[in-house]
Amino acid sequence: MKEDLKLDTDAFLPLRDVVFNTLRDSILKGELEPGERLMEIHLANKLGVSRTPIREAIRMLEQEGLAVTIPRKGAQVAKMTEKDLQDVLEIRDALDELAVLNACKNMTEDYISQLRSSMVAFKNAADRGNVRDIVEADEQFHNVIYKAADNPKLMVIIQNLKEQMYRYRYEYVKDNANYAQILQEHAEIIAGLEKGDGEYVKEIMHAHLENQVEAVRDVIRGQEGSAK
Amino acid sequence: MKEDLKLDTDAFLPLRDVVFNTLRDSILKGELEPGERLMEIHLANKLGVSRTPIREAIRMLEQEGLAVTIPRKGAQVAKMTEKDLQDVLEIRDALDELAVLNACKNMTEDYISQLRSSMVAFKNAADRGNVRDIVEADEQFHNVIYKAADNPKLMVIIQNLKEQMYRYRYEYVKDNANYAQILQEHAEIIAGLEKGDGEYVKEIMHAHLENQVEAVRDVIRGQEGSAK
DNA sequence: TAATAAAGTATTGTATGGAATCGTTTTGTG
DNA sequence: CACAAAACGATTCCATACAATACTTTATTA
Repeated sequence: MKEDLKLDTDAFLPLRDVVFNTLRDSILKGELEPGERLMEIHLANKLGVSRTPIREAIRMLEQEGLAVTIPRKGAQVAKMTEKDLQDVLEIRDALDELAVLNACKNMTEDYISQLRSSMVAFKNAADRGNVRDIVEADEQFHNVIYKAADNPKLMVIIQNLKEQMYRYRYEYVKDNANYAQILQEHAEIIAGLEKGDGEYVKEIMHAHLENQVEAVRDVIRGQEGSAK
Repeated sequence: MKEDLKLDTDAFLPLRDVVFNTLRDSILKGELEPGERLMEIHLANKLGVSRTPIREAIRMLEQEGLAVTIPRKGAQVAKMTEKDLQDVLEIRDALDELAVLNACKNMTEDYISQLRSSMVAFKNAADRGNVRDIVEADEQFHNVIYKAADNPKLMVIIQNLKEQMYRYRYEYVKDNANYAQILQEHAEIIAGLEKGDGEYVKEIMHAHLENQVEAVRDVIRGQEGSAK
């Protein structure tokens, strides 16, 4: 385990939530590695709290799919095979189609301009070559669409699916040295949304995700080949 | 609250899991009503356990979307508006499309025969007019498809979505006095799966769900009209 | 020596007590 | 009487102690 987890004792949130957020972030960042055991006393000491909130946080991680627990043997960070990843991506594809179709129906001037500014942010970040900002801007773009889809449950599910492939979020922009294509696709999506052409926008979205799928797949392949 | 929740202390499962299952079932059956508070000591006494496993079970229900908790004010059974229901159905529609398309790719003789026997069970139940068995058989039919889709994560999500509309599961067969249509659609789905005609089977599936949507919608409308 | 039993340690599971917080009722004051 | 303040009760939240279980190491026996 990568030393010092620290609570960003943000708040007046219940400790369990703070612990939950902390552990989730650690898992997503890879500080807690897949397969690593989540031992209560250990974590409790590291975070300076008792076992109780740790246990509750673990129950939450469990339901989120980020941890797996075997009764009386404890929890560990969930592992993911390539098949798992592919399954997740498949679902995301289906749900992103739904999201963009709904977004298309609900499109407003305001959303369009939000999408445009996300594109600008993307372009700026790409010009500066700042991968972190690029990913951020891309997320923002898609989040506008999710919001426009006006289906909170859908948003939660997609968010959760994204979480499960969070580790690979940089890879697909890293590999796509030319961001031109992504930008192009974003532009096309906006155009489609403006025209209200669901079918068109749906197709673009599929193609758009397909790139990501490819990139992630390559990374995994590499990992599974090298790692034991 | 409808008196005596009882633990079906099935097992050597951790108490939290037994409690979780018990509470979930109670919520799904409507014994714990939407909006009803889930108070720790209260439940602990009723189930004859301490507060600890209750709390952990509540954290799990929370992540499942069956309970909502406000920090320091406790948890309550999640309420659902018509909009929520519609959102859920929309997602199910998208995911059932994915499931049936994948099932189509993976179809085998064995699955086909499982589907056929589910249909027979459905027909028998329908002839006897046993609503409970009808629903059971219908579930079985669709579960075969989910299994054939070979995507465990998809299955979990769909299962969760179904949970959220569990209360209404009887309504749509109750309303559809003529089960002939359902049977007809099931038959068409099987035919499509045998031919491996994804597009066709996809369309049937959408239509098939649409009936359910209508029935559920009617029920909700009635409720929201009457109830406060 | 190999296999098995026994003892000891580490870790999870459950119960319980005390502190903090939220609501409600009661009291006090203009 | 109206309204603020204070006291009380209920409930969540967290910590901790004890019990049960799983794992590891040591000891015992064939």
